[in-house]
Amino acid sequence: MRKLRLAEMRSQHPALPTRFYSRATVDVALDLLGKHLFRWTPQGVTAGMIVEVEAYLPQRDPACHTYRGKTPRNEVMFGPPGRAYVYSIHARYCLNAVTESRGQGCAVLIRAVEPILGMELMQMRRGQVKSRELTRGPARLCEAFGLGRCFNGLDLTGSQALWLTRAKKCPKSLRIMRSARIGVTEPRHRCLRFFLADNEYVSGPRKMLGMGPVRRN
DNA sequence: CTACCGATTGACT
DNA sequence: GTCAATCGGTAGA
Repeated sequence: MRKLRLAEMRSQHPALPTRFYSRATVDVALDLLGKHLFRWTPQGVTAGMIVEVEAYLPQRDPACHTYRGKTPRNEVMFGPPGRAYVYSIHARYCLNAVTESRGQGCAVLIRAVEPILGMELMQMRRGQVKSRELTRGPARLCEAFGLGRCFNGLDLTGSQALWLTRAKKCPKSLRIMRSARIGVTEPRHRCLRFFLADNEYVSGPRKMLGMGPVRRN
């Protein structure tokens, strides 16, 4: 029964393929907005639409975890694209998708999603919080989706537990904004945070350095 | 082994 | 808006 539901879920919402992730990190970041994150457990399914991301670039990006070379912590980022890079910070976890090609050391941080399915299960995992706070922030969404360090290195294109998909209905002309990345202390502010305008699940302050609309070709 | 620190959050003014 | 709790990763003795 459960297996059938999972198979049905995966055929209706097929995982994004490796070629989606094997592109320039900023392009992947922009295209991840509006995509859906699915999480299956025996307890049920949780899903959300990605509304906020940040790009961490392969070269000359002092804020990127790979900037000072390979370590046990960041080695997944040097592996094949389409894998989950889960790291811990301040006693919490954050989820990234590895991008570009093997050996580059770059990823997109998924900072916030808008809940679609399984809000009750998210509430159980998060405890008593306002529904708006369920998935607003990288560590909050990981808790709501039941993600921890054991998901580091998971293949997002082939996992039964966690995957990304295109939206069933293509959200017409998303209004995308950009700003400096949150919590990143770097001398030069590159605007590598991207988010959907006017979405209440986007984290961070309302105004940020360099904030403005993104023009897409 | 110890010391420092952060891609955060939640509580508080 | 401000601030401190929190703990794994990392560097260094």
